[in-house]
Amino acid sequence: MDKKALLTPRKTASQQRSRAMIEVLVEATARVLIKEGFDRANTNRIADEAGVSIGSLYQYFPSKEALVIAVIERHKSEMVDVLRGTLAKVAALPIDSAVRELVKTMIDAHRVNPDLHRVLVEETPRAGRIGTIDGFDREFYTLIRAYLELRKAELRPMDLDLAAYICVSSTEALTHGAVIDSPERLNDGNVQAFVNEVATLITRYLK
Amino acid sequence: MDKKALLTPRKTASQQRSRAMIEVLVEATARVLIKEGFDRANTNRIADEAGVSIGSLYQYFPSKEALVIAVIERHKSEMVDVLRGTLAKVAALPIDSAVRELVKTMIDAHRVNPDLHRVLVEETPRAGRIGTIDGFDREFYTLIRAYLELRKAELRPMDLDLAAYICVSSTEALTHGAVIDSPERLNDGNVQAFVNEVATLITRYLK
Amino acid sequence: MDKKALLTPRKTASQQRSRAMIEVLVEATARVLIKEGFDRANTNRIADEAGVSIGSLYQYFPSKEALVIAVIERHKSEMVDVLRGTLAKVAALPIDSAVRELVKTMIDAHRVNPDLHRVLVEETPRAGRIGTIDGFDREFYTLIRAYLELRKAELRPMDLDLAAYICVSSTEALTHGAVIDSPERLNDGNVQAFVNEVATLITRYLK
Amino acid sequence: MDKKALLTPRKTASQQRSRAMIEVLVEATARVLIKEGFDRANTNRIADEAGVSIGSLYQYFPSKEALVIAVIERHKSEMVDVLRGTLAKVAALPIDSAVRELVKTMIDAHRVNPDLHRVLVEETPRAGRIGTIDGFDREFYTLIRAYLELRKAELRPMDLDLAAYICVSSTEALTHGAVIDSPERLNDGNVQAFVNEVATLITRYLK
DNA sequence: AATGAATGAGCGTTCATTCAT
DNA sequence: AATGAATGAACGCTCATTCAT
Repeated sequence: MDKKALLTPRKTASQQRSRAMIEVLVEATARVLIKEGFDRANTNRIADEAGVSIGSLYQYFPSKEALVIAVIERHKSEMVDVLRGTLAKVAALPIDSAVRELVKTMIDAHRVNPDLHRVLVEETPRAGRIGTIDGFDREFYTLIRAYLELRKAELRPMDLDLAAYICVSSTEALTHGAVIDSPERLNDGNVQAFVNEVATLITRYLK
Repeated sequence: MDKKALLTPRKTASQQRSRAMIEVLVEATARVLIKEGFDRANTNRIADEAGVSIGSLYQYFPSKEALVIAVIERHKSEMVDVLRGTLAKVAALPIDSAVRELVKTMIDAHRVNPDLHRVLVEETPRAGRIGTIDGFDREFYTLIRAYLELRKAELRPMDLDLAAYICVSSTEALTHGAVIDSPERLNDGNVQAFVNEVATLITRYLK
Repeated sequence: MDKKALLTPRKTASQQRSRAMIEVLVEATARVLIKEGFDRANTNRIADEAGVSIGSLYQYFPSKEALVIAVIERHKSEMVDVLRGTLAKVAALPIDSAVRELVKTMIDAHRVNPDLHRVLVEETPRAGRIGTIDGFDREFYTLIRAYLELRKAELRPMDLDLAAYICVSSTEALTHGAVIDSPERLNDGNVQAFVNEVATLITRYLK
Repeated sequence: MDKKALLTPRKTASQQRSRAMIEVLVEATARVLIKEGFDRANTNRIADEAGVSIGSLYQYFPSKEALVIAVIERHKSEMVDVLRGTLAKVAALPIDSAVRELVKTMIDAHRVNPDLHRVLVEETPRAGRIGTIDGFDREFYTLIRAYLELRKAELRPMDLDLAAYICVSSTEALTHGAVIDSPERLNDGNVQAFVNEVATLITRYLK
């Protein structure tokens, strides 16, 4: 049997009903992951939480892993949505202000669902990849790469691919760490100092 | 019963024999993690790999989790050892060269056992913390914080705590990503370019 | 988690299927207890004997203990049923004949399933309580207490609670001992002598 | 291998040392049984409690069962000792007072070590037999049988074997129940009432 | 399509017992 | 004789998955 077949939803969400069911199941999985943690999240528990029979669950998702992957994907795209929104607004700004806005947005992205984010990154095997160039950073990277191209004139001469990688990876690491591991860094007055430093890091590097 | 009791080796490694057994078990656990992945690594398999009875395993480690934690600790301290070695040599250097050396060393640290590192970070619940200010970065952070204090005169005025955090987090994210996720970035000629960029990022930020 | 949850059947026997399954499992547990003894009776063996998967067993009973308790309860109620039947008939009789009938019935009650009774009393931890005022005697006690009240006029003046306790405890001990430990006392002609003596013991005490 | 060999102490207690060791182990087993219950009492725990290595334990007792049997035997003989003491004193008394004394003594016997007695009877497989004609009652029975013979003249004509059985079984059941299961029956003023009733039961039966 | 009862491989762990030292 | 490290059979139990209804 095809390994990939075990990791993707079984039906094209062509029908209204299917889509709703998938949504319900992914949502339930996320809730169970948050409430119980990865170890205690089992498919029967998830079917219960979704108010759906275990049989139906397996009609839409071929394995537990597929369910978790769907949660990861959904969470990633929610985070990316936040970023995309800002990038549209920011494209016209000069680097200094653009970077500041993007750093703030990265924080917001991690705040979309920090409880879920923590469970995924800390407890979920293979979902650690979330904050990785293979993970949601891939899309962020593409967006930033395009922005740098656009603003090339303001930058020192550099390998834009590498530069984008460095900006994305370090910003994601720093904002992730602040939101998830050291929330005290983002208390009230601290936010600005933190954002300043990260923005300084990136801006000085680029110019 | 003490929860912590389930996470630490059962016997003090006071005797020659005990220490050897612990070493054998931790080593076997690491090998199984690499060969089989976290999900397929179970205590019976580990005991087999160690050439030891399952009963002996439980005489030294009170749970599977304790075994994995021991592997994590050992791996972390091997990485920290690499860093510490370099830092001693580098303390006397000016920032530019010091940073370059440290970036190179961070790469080396991730190359100590990259297969194990990948399993621990990607598959092992709660070990995601490994590349985190709570994980092995803690020690790296302390070392760097001290270095910055030492070289304060060469730096722009800044909050050294925050600066150390930013240097450590971003350097670890970038070198980790390069070694584990994008090894092509470190092929032959690429290494220097990569090191240059990361060193530039950090150096410009500090000065 | 509720400790009690581990000792009671998991599903209400509301459905036909469930009730059948529970019956099959309790029956199998009793058979295994008799054939193998308590120590060798384990859940996998019981599931085998029941012709049911171990998973199904745990769908209906949350633990081995719960299974054994169910056997005990069923056995107790079978014994009590025997007693209750006789008591209804005997209520109208004067003490002498009533006591004789009850002693005979107590013997019958112990003969309902003496092999199981022996295992439960001799080998099963905490089931020793079976022949105890806390165990099935409780119901017998209630029945007898009511009978004594009814027949108060024929008795010497006495504390009926205490008297009922003494009648029940001693009759149960004597009939249990005879059936389970000294069956030769109940061979053919011996039965009558034995019943006579026990009836004499109780009757003289009461009048 | 001889099954019986697994149930008796390995060495004739010919040497001072051996006897002391056996004593220490039996004592430790009793303490562990009381403190932890039968299920949680394991041989390593017992060796610990005895301050002796597990190897030494197995030098003196061939199995866990042997250890528990030794505890049972010791406990039984302590209870019998109490009875024997009284019987000597009571042999000369007329039935009424003798029975009263013996009932009181039976209570005392159950109070020798009620915690241990409870664990043995309620939790220990096969030790439930303690309060049985095969258990410590056997010796009590012999003593009483002899007493009845001695006092035959005062009794109604009866089968002394059967009578002794009935006296012993019912007295043991009643006193056991009172001490172990319903201690409130023996609170202060209640003791006398209880003793009176049991003595009445037996005396009326015999005369 | 939907249900949920049933399955059973497989896991973590315990503990009576052995045996090299 | 004494030690205690080592053994491994065996057990209770979970949970992803299937399939008859």
